[in-house]
Amino acid sequence: MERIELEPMGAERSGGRTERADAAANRALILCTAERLFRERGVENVCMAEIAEVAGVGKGTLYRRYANKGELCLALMDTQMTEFQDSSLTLFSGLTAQGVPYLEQLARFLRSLVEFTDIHSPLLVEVERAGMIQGVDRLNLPHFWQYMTVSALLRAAERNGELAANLDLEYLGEALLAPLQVDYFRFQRYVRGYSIERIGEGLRALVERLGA
Amino acid sequence: MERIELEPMGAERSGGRTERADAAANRALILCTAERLFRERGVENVCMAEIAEVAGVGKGTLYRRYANKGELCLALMDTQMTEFQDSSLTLFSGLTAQGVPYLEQLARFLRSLVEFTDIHSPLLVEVERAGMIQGVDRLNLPHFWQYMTVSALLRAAERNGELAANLDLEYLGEALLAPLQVDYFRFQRYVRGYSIERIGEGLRALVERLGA
DNA sequence: AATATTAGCGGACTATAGTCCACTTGTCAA
DNA sequence: TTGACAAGTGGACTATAGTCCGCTAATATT
Repeated sequence: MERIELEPMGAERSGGRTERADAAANRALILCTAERLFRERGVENVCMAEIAEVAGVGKGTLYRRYANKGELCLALMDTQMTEFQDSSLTLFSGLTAQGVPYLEQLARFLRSLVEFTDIHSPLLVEVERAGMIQGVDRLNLPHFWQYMTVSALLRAAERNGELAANLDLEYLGEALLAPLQVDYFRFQRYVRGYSIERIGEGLRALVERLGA
Repeated sequence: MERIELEPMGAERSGGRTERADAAANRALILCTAERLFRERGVENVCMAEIAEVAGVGKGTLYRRYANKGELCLALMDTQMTEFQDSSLTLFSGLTAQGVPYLEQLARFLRSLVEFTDIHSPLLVEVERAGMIQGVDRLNLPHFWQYMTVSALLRAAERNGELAANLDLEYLGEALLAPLQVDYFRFQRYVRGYSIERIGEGLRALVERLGA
């Protein structure tokens, strides 16, 4: 498994020249302002216009950098997502070396994903909403790498003879991640009242049933 | 299993007296107008203001009947949802009488739910979106009865000794329905390009793995 | 250093959901 | 029949996301 590039709008542009100095300063200012406002008053209670105003830039400037609130939120999570990804990969290497089955690794990955989703759900809500709004064709970055990880583990488990026969692994990866869609996840947490542990255990049970 | 009341804002009010005649006429007019506009131009391209305007009523009137676009869409699906529910229940009685295992019934139910979701996804998108917007506390009617059905079948399967031990049935019901959340479902259909058959089979495989 | 190129900027503008409230009218009870 | 009042109505208003486009100025080229 390989690290997935998580910085679609990072400072080093794919296109060509480096970011202009004033633009870089504004980017930092915007991120910093957004982070503060979100922390003080909650993500859902802060609108884009306000972020621009408090940061002292025009709305056009804000939207040039971040095409919507979701992208901005994604940028704020960037570091933590990368760290989560890296630490997961490191962990897996270790577990594989110890001979821990891939299905077990999958169960643990899902469990830590439950925690990640819980912690970042306010930002993730915006990311998903934006992904939806831009039409179904735009993919959602967090989901993308989560899917890559899950499906890689499923394939490894199959190669390793841990899985029951005739499973549609490609679809299965999606089905296992479906309960982690943020809106649904929040419903389970705050309406159903399920704890993180219960959700993690439920997913573990499902994963275990896939065994031969 | 019992039929679930699907008409939260039907003509016969739970509270008391009958709907005023002029209001009833407007309700019909609104539904009829919305149905036509949605059919002609697509649900997502028709806004509430336009429906009110074309129907010749004020926005206030429209919103008094349907607190948001989701409720309006739900009202438009009302008949079909009821029919789907009734025919599912009838079908189950027959299958149970024939001795078809409950897990098999569950797999078939999910399969028909996949079709239902696919057909009504444009309206369901609005229903779910509205459910989300009104805060996590408002429950989503279609999901509610779907969950009732799934969890009843799971419990029946358990009583009947069809299930593996120590499963968290309550959670499992949610997990099985998660891939049918409309936004996620559309992602699978139109981005991943999965067919209805493939999704149905995927869910069937998952259900079958729950067996003892 | 002068100039051209083009990224960057800002804020007015549109679109849409949904709220509010003063006004109107149907319904029921006397 | 009539009057009270709850139900119903309409449209102005707010809030917010996101677009557009003419102006400005940083950077590259000469």
